Amino acid sequence: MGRTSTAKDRLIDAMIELIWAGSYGSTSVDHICERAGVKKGSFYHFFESKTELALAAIDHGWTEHRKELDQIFSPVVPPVERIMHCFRNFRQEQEELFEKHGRVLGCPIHSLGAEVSTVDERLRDKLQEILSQFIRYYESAIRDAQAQGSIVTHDAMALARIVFAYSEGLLLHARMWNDLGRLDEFESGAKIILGVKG
Amino acid sequence: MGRTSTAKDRLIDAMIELIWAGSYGSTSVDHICERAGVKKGSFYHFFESKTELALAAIDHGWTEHRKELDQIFSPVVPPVERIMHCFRNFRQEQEELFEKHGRVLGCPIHSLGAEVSTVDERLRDKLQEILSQFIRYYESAIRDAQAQGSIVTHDAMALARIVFAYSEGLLLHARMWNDLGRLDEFESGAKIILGVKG
DNA sequence: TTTCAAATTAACCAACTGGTCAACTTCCCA
DNA sequence: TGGGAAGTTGACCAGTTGGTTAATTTGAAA
Repeated sequence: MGRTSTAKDRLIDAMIELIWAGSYGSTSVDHICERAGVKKGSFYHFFESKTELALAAIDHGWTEHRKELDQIFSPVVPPVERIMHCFRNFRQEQEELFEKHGRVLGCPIHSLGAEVSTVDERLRDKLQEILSQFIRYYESAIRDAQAQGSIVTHDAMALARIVFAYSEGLLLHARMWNDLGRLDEFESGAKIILGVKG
Repeated sequence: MGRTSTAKDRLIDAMIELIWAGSYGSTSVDHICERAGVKKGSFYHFFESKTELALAAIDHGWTEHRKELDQIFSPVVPPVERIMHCFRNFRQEQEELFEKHGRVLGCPIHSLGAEVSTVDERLRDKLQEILSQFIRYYESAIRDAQAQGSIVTHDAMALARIVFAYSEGLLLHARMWNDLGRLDEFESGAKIILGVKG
């Protein structure tokens, strides 16, 4: 069976960190290897290319994040509360990243998507897929909220897209201004969009 | 006085096109020079560095765009109509880019900001400044709309930020999905956010 | 204890990166 | 018309890029 190794995981972790903190273009294979404590030969033993590692890293990050989202958007929780909890979670995550990196990093899927979607179609397809899945959390929460009459009755899909675009825009601004405070208006903004009653 | 040249402008135009169509990281000095039909020596005759050209290109692009915005957001036009007109203008601009590049390119300030804001602080500052200026168009239109009672009466600044974040999110999705259709919901989305009456 | 698949390593590669420079050409203006 | 400021050129640089290779070391399992 040969020997075992954690190098693959270390490479994935390093890739996620470096892309998130910087960008895809600013993240070189050498940087990744250095951060992971892995020699370049080993890199190419585990991954065919830089793109391939990025794909694996995105997959891994999303799989982890989905676990949290599945809890936050549990049908047991009141629907509007799900969305608010999600936003509070965003903020908390960004706070942790800020403590670690000294910077607000925003949403990596979004930032990466803006950068590579016209350049690398395999990455673009993967990011598309993740965003499509993400929006479904909002969609079903919104539908549930509408069913119980606690928000406005527009097309649920349309509302979900607005909330989603809004949250991504806000995260980008927080990144650009390196300002956690920008995330404070998350909940009040969502309430305005959704016309939350009471 | 020496001879004159259009090389500087050609470099700026090439930079804007290449960044918009791809990314900052994917745009090399060699590519820019080739596109502009300028030798590298000339490049560094006109600009101290790649960053400096990017700065000049962003400045130039924004100066041009402001001319349009000043017309669209003229106080003569009914305030809600200003915002709708702005969105229709976005869509039309993206259509033209699509015909030229075969791709929806989205907002270059936004895409560039997502990519470089943790990496190049001079670019980040410039992009911040532009976005700050942009949001003021929405803000004053919203205030005017509120004064004439045609939209909901929330804090104008907060509403402007929501509309702004929303529009940027939508433009990014259009870029990622290479789909002009995503921009169709611009106006209806803005009406939902702003609670447009009638 | 042997075996051999799997992991590691360092040296290597060509192409490309942003940037420099000194020589040369152009052509505006006095 | 000629002087000189401004623009052009191509050769050059050291460092970095993503990626390759063959030899070597390791350790899980038979």
